[in-house]
Amino acid sequence: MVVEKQIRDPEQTKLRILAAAKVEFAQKGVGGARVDVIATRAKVQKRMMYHYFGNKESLFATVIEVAYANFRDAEAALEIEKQEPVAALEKLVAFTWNYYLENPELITLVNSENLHKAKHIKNSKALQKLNRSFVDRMRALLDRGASAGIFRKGLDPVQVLITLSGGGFHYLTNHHTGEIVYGRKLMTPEAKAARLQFNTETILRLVCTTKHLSKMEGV
Amino acid sequence: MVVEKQIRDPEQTKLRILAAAKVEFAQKGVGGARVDVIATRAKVQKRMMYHYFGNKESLFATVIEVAYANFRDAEAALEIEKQEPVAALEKLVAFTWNYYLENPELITLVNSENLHKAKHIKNSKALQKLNRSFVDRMRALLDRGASAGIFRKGLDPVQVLITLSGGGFHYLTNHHTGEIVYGRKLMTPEAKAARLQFNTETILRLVCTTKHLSKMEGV
DNA sequence: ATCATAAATAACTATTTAGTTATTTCAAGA
DNA sequence: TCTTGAAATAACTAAATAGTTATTTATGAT
Repeated sequence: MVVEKQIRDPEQTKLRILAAAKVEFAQKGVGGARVDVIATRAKVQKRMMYHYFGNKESLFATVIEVAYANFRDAEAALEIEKQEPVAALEKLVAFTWNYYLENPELITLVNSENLHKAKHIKNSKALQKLNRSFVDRMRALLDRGASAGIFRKGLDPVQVLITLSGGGFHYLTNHHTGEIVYGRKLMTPEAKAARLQFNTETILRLVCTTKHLSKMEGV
Repeated sequence: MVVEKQIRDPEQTKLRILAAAKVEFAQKGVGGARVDVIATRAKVQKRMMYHYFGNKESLFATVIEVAYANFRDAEAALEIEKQEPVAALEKLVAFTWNYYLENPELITLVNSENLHKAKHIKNSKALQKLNRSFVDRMRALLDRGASAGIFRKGLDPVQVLITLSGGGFHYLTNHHTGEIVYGRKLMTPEAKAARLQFNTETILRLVCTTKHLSKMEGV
């Protein structure tokens, strides 16, 4: 019998477990996910998962924390503060939408975390810090737009952010039931393009002064 | 040993199973829900669940179908077609929001169903019919508003409905992670009132013509 | 070279869990 | 009153599942 030489690479092993876990948790939820499936997919002994992550719940906690952190990092890299207000807002709406589309696991992971009342990320200082600056960036953008007379004054950045992300998140996370409820395909390229446009329009009409809206014919 | 006299009431038994299942599925998802827990909570022999509903998945299918049907029935009972357009829209936004608040299971059940790619309701003719008229009511409302010169022309009723429901659904379903992300309580009475107002405003600014918006100072 | 430590492998187990088999009991209609 | 089918009870099981125990093996520091 030929015995393969054992190769050791703890970092790679951890990454493979995390990648497999992300997919499994996203597909089945915390309750439905199977530790054995994760190990098999990661091509790793199940024991290694317990070695590096403790247990199934802690593994999930790490998966969701990494997923969130990646998302915020990508958003911060946009540097919307360097663009004029309307362009910055359009860019942020499009980025958020596209990120959800390109990282479909994020949405179902977040849903799972909410089913568990966010207990896995509740004490993460790292995430709290990341998110703080995320809200601050929107506040700064709204202030900048208001000073320029383009945006309405006194808008709550948190409300705007929730509506902005919700326009994409809600559409995507519920697209399976949505297709039945609305009797229409929602994930064709045309449907996706239409949704992005509609959501951009929604946010601009929400944020811009009526005076400025009247000027923008197309919208 | 005292043996209670067996009481038979198939309708009540089914209802008790459904009620317990709704709570358990909503709390834990399909994968996390436990058949034994449902039976215990329903004060019913587990065997009866299999007798009346076949298996765990079919039970979930019945739960989600009933939940959806109740929601649409309540919405249809609003009779928004009897109100003037702006009032009708405001009423619909408020109704949707309050229904989600008062029926918190609905949201998590819908999320679970989407995790399973809507396979449980995919073939339900009853739901398809209910939902058809739901979209038709919004289309009629938008047409009515456009004819009166209050609403913009050519709005897609499906996009409006998704944004309208999403403004509440997204906020509520993700409020646990949201409180961490946005560093703020989201479920206090004040926060809930603020969200309803913001969402109403969002929908009105989206749907009304800029001309009409300029007239409505408060909004 | 060897030693200590962490990485990886292999086999196992105590519970949990969805679903069954077997039996009893009620209640409505003939 | 008797009969019969459905409703309810009780006890069981095979498979699945998270997590463990025990052992071997690679590798970097001395």
